[in-house]
Amino acid sequence: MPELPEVETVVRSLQSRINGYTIDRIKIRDEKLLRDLKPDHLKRRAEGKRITDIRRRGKYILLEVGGEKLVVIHLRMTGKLLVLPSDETTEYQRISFQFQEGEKLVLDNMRRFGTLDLLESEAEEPLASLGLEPFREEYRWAKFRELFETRQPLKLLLLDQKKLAGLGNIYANEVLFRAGLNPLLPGQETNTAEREQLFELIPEVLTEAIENNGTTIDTFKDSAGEPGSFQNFLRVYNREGEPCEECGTEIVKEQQSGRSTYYCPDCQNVEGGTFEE
DNA sequence: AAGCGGTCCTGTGTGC
DNA sequence: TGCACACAGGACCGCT
Repeated sequence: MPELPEVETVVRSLQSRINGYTIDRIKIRDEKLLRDLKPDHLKRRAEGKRITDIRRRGKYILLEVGGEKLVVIHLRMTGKLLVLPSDETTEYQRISFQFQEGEKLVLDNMRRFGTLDLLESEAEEPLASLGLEPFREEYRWAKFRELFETRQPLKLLLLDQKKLAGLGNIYANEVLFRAGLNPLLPGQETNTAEREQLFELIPEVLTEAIENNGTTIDTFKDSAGEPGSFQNFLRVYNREGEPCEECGTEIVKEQQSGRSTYYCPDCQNVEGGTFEE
């Protein structure tokens, strides 16, 4: 479910709703999401503390607690963070934070892939090894162009969080369509112009998606339970067999490393870097 | 050493 | 209708 735009949407909705709230009690229904973290440890370090900031790094949500500790949440495929009245709950509530102010934050996750960690800083794993962050100062052409020095196919390269933080399957497909590049093309076979195209397009597509509050294919909701609308602007993802909006050719779906890749065989040919009329 | 495939979960949609 | 199987926004782990 959530890629950078969806996570950003959740973070923004949390900022306006729970920033400054004080955590009264943490309830853990499913310890699996905590992995090695002991429930008591989490409670001891976070209960009674204020949420002093809410940020995003890649697809991770960072709750700053008491001005220092970070509760780091990853939603994986089906996770949601919902702000609900204290007396409400959801079918897949795994962990909840009850606030003194009278609402609660629910980590809801149907498939139990999500995670919650407690860190001292962003310098710790798993945040430490994340790659370039598209809207940060560090996102520079000099670094970006180097990411392509690999035999990895373009789409897998874009999905690699150690290279670039935030893209998932939907946006990797969409960015490659807009760039007119074949998802199967090895990174090292792209030229400078093509890399430049991607450098520009990635923040552009992500910005559009954020402006639309993300993409809701099935389950994605922000913290108020509102879906996004960028699914209405997808050009290839989830559109197998439909005509390409540029040329009318049927969109193709193909497995790449076990994940679905969608592309227009005509607009995204191996040599082609740009659309032709 | 990079890069691929399997695995973790649970629900939904499809085809027989 | 019922059952089996494929597939789903992600990322870690282990093998080659």
